[in-house]
Amino acid sequence: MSRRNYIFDNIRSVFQKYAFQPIETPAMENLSSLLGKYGDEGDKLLFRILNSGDFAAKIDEKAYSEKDSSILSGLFCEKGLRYDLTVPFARFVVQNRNEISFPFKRYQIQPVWRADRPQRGRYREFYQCDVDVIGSNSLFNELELIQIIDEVFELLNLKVAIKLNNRKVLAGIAEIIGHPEKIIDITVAIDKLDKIGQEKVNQELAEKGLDKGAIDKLQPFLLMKGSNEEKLNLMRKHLSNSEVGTKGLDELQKVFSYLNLVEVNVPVELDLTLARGLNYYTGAIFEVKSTEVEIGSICGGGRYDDLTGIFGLPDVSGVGISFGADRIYDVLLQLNRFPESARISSKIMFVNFGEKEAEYCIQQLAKLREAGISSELYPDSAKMKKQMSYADNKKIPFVAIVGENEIQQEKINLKNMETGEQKLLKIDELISSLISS
RNA sequence: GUGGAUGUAGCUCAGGGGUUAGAGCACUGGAUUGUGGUUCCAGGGGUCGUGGGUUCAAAUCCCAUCUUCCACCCCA
Repeated sequence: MSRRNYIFDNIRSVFQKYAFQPIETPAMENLSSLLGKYGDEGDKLLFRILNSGDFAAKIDEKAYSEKDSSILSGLFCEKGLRYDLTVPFARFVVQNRNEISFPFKRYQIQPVWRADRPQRGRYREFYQCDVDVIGSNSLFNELELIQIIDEVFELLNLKVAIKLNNRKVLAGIAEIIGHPEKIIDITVAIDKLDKIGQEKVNQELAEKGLDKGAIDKLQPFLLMKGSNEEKLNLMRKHLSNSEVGTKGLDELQKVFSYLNLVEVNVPVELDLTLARGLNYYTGAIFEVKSTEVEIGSICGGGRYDDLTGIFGLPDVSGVGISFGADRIYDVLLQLNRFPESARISSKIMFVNFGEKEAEYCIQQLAKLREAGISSELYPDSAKMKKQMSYADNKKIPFVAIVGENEIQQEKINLKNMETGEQKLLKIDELISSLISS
């Protein structure tokens, strides 16, 4: 838990530095708010909550006899657990539109749930740390998100790479090859390029009903190599007949030109095969991967032009990213990058010799805590050996041994657990020595 | 949703129809009545995931069920 807080604290500190406001929303949402936002797969992965009361009585025999799960679950369940933080946030924004002044910058650190089969790097419940700006079209927001990613992973001491793409460019590609309606199938397939290879991607596209001509036209996009600038220039030519594609390229170019104004250490790569599964993205899309551990993406996001529209507030554009705290945890653990300080432990422990001695220690303890020193008294008068082992296991660097003799002299026997060295000190000497050590 | 594993001591795992189920680590006590990490000695702890079946006999074989894990799909 203290390790998880280490992640949250670092992320939160960056969010606050960039002036985002914290909010929280309930774990439950109406299913109608959730369904259809995450694609067909996403709908299947929603946890549904059984209605209270005698829900079965209201179902007619016909619905039962047809045994259609999707219809029945709609009758049994009206609520579900949130699948991400972005959609509930959009709902929140619409409901509180009168209290919010736009553009609204918020962050949110809460768990989300997916009814998936858990496996490595994939959990049924996991924490997301979202930052979003809603009510602003400026690509300056995209830049800030990249800066946030850069700072967070620098604080966490992790090497990552940011991949950037734009849904409009993908739409442009779909348009140019003559299948704008197949954009989702196309993006899902090409997203797998570096995983399954060119051939299998083409095979999958053919299965989705793309003709050979269209697949051939797609190949130059899949194979495109070079620097970000080279790719952009090449794309300009390929997409010159697509209005939306050209718009996407303009946006990408703008973000890259903003990036030149500031110092960002994380590499930002234009990746035309980056698609991301969520349906609601319309502009920039981001994905962050660890370059040290193979675990899928540890942060991702993008721009959504009309997420609030479905809740009754049209024409409000937002952009945001989400850090996957649990995957970041796995990466830190695997690389052994959690600092010692992420384990909260006291600096000094008082040995408990019995009621009388403990009473004296309680008073000294109060003085240490007053001075801001994290300290504790072993609560029971257990055997010395047990108390020392406890301090040792918890890696407490100092132990105070205060028995009858010490109390008489009004001193404290301070033992350095690393060197084994002991010295008798007065309480203020003890405090100053602990502060300076 | 599809396919494959797994479940034995607090933890990591061995065993594989036949007396009393094992190891390492952890824990407790002692060598050391106020001194941890190393060492040595001793000890406690298990309805062998749950329910059923086969058998003279089941932790072991069979069936079902649940858990956890892995791959696919998809994703943070």
